[in-house]
Amino acid sequence: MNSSKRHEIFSRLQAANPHPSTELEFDGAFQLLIAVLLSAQTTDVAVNKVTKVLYALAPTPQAMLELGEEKVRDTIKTIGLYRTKAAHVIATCEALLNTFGGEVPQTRAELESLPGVGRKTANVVLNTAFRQPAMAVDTHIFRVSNRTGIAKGKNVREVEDKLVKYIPKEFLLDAHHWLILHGRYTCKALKPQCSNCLIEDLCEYKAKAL
DNA sequence: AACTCGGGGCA
DNA sequence: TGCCCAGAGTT
Repeated sequence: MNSSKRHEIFSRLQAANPHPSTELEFDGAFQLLIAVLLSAQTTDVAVNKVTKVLYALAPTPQAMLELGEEKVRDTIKTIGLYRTKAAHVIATCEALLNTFGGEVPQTRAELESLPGVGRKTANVVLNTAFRQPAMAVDTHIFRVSNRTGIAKGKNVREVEDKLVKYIPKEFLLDAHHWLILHGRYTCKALKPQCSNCLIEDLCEYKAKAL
């Protein structure tokens, strides 16, 4: 995969979806942080159901602590891993207040210091809330990157580094959303929709599969 | 590197 | 019924 091919791929994805965004529902960096924290191994539809209620009950870190872990747990109990996530939400809000003045920090190291926030979550917040050039590689992006040849790697870290390095700068901020949506709806794990794919002719997977 | 958390959605 | 889902922390 050469650079002109990558440019063409992202040009097409951009033309089809000029203003991509996460499917998680949020308003502001704090809500996004909570939403992504809750989304581990859980579909965004399920997350949106509980965050809608949770944000109304607790729109700020202070309000979240006043609400308390029991109520948070009860509010999010319809999603997976809810006990761990409720504890992480409370612990993260405590850290936001005690260490970061109630604001969501804007560096990866600081974000990763928050309980329940790993590299992937930190990168999503950096990219989506703060528009910094970070790539958060999940299973969708890992699969799409390797199949198409946009960035091949044995682990997510390797793919992440190559994506940041190889994706043309003008596309990098939105590339996260294009790739993840492409992986979910077209380049699916089990039944890839190659016949409906915008970049079929540029993809190494298609070339190899047929 | 393997293990655990975990209810909902879908085949 | 079985398998997967926008992962992270612990051992």
